[in-house]
Amino acid sequence: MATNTILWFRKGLRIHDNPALLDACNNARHMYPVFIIDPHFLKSGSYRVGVNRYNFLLESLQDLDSRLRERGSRLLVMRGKPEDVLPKAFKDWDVKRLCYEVDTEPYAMARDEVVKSLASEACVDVNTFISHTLYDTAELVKKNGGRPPLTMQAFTKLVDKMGDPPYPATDPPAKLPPLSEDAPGTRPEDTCVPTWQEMGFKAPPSTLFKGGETEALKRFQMSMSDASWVAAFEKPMTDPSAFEKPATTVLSPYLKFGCLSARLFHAELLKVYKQKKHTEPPVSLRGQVLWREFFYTVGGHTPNFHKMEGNPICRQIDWQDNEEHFNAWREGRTGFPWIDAIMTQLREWGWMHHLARHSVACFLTRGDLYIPWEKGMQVFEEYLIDQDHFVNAGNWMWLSASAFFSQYFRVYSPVAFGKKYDPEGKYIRKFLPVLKDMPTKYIYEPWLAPLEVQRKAKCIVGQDYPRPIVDHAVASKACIARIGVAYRAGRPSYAGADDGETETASKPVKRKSGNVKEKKAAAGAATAEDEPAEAKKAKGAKRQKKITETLKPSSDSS
DNA sequence: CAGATGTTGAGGCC
DNA sequence: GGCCTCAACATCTG
Ligand SMILES: Cc1cc2nc3c(=O)[nH]c(=O)nc-3n(C[C@H](O)[C@H](O)[C@H](O)COP(=O)(O)OP(=O)(O)OC[C@H]3O[C@@H](n4cnc5c(N)ncnc54)[C@H](O)[C@@H]3O)c2cc1C
Repeated sequence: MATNTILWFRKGLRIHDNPALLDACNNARHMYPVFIIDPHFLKSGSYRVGVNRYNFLLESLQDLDSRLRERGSRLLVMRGKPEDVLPKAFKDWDVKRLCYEVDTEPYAMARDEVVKSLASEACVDVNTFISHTLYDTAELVKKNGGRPPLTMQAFTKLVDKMGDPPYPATDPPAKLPPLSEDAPGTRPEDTCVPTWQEMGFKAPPSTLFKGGETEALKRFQMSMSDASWVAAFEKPMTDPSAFEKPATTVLSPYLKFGCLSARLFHAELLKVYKQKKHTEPPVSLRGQVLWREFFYTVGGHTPNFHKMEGNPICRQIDWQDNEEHFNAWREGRTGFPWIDAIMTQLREWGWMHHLARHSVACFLTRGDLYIPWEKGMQVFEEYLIDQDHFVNAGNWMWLSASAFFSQYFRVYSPVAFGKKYDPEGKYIRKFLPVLKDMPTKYIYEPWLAPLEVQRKAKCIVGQDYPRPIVDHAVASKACIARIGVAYRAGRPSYAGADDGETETASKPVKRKSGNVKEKKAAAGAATAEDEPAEAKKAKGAKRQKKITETLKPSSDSS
C-alpha cells in the first residue's frame, strides 16, 4: 500500500548514488524531501562556520532543489530543530516512513538517536543507509578484530580483504513521487533556501568554488577526463603553490557535503585503472579516497577523537597556548610570507593544497609555536569549505605528531618549503599583494631586505608587513626538544592494548637510554671510514645507509 | 631483535 | 632530481 515518506537530507546532497532517495520513493504516494536549518543554532555563534562554507551549503541546497524540481519534486527547507520539525511533519503529512543517510559524526549520531525515538513514538519506520563512506566503517572495524587499524598500510590491507565497496546506487526514477501541495507548512515561500544575509552573515562569501551536485559532477568529470593524469597521480609530488589551476582535484568540499559520492569516485577510478598502468595507495588518487575512509574509520570508533584529552590514540603533549602568536597565525601576520599567504588563502578561498595545510599546521604546533593542535583545528573548522570532522581532527593529529605520525624531528621550514615549488613567490604575491613588488630574492624573507629595497617595494617590514614572530631555527629546535620530552614521558593509552593494559593514563616508555649514543658514534665512524663505494650504489638502497653492523651492542648494560 | 619502512624535511652535494 | 646525512620515533617483518 502506498504511503507517505520523508527523505531527510543532511549530508548526501545529491540525486546520484542515493539509496535513501530510492527507498523513500519506493511505494510512496507522496515523498517529502526535507532539509532542516536551525537559524538560532547558527546565530548563537556556538557553531564554527564561516560564510564561505555556509554559502557553499546554501548553493548545494539550491542545486538540489532544482534537480528535484526537474523530477517533479522540490526541496523543503524547514526552519527549526529536527526534534521539533520532524514529529510535526510526521503528523501533518501522515508520514509512515523516514529515510536518511547515516552520518557517523558524534553530534549527528546523538541527534539521530533522538529522532529515532520520536519516530518510533509516532509509529514511523526509520530506514537508514550508508552511502557517505565507501564501506560501513563498523564492518571494517569488526573485520579488523574490533579495533580500527591505525596505520594506512594496515588499513589498505583491510580494505583489500573487504573487496570492492558497493557499487553506486542506480539513478532514481525520472518522475519522483510528488509532494501533496496542500500539505501544511510546505508553501514555497516558507520552505525556500535562505540567503547568507538571512542567515546573519555580514560579509559576502569570497570563495571561487560553487556548491552543488551539478558543479560537483562537472568538476569530477573534468578531473577524470584526463586519464593519464589520474593514473599517474602521486600526492606527495603535487605542487602546493599552484593556484591558477590547483594541483589536486578540489573535490573535497563536494565529498564533504556529499554533492559527489565517494563510491562513484572510487568506481570511476577503478575503471581508469583497468585501462592503464597506475600509481597505488597511499599516493594514488584512489589512495586519497582511502585516506578519507581511514579517518572516518578511526575517528568514528575512537572516543574524543577531536580532542587530546581522553583520546586514547593521541599523544599527551604539553602544548602551550599563546594568544598573541595564535592570533598572528590565524590572521596571517606571522611575518613569514609563505605561512601568511596560506592563511589568507584559507580565509579567502576556504581551500588550500594539502601540503600548504601541512606547512601552517606544522608551524602552529610542533614546528614553531607549540600551540595546541585543537586550536588550529578550530580555525580550519571555521574557514575551510571542506571541513570534515574526522578528517580535520585526524590530519591535525598527524601534523602535530600526536597520532599516526611520530617523526616530529622532520619539520617544515616556513621559508625553504614553499621556495622549492615556487622560487619566484607567485603564490605569495597573489595572496599577499602588499609583497607583490618585493624582489624575488627576499620574497620569502622580506625582513632580510635592505631598507632601501623595502622602500622601493613599497613594503616596510614592521610597518606594512610584520616582522617574523619567531626565529624559526631557534623555535623549531626548542619544539623538537620539548616534544622529545613529552614522547619519552608517555605513550598514548591505546598502546597499552598489547599487554592488556587499557587504563587511560599514559604509561611511561620502557627504554634503556644507554645504547642510543653508542650506536650513533659507531655508525658515524663506520660510514666515514669503512663503507666501500660500491655499497652505496646498492639498488633502491635509499635508506639503507646505516650499513652492516660494525657496532657490537655487547657492553650494553641493562 | 635488527633492519626496513613510514604519503609529503632540510640542507649539502653532485 | 637523486642521493646522503642529520638525529631519531613506531611498527612490521623475518
Ligand atoms: C591540518 C589538515 C587539516 C585538514 N582538514 C581537512 C578537512 O577538514 N576536510 C578535508 O576534506 N580534508 C582535510 N585535509 C586533507 C586534505 O588536505 C584535503 O582533503 C585535500 O587537500 C583536499 O583537496 P583535493 O580535494 O584537491 O584533494 P585530492 O588530492 O584531489 O584528493 C581527493 C579526495 O581525497 C580525500 N583526501 C585527500 N587527502 C586527504 C587526507 N589527507 N585525509 C583525508 N582525506 C583526504 C578528500 O576527500 C579529497 O577531496 C586536511 C589536511 C591537513 C594537513
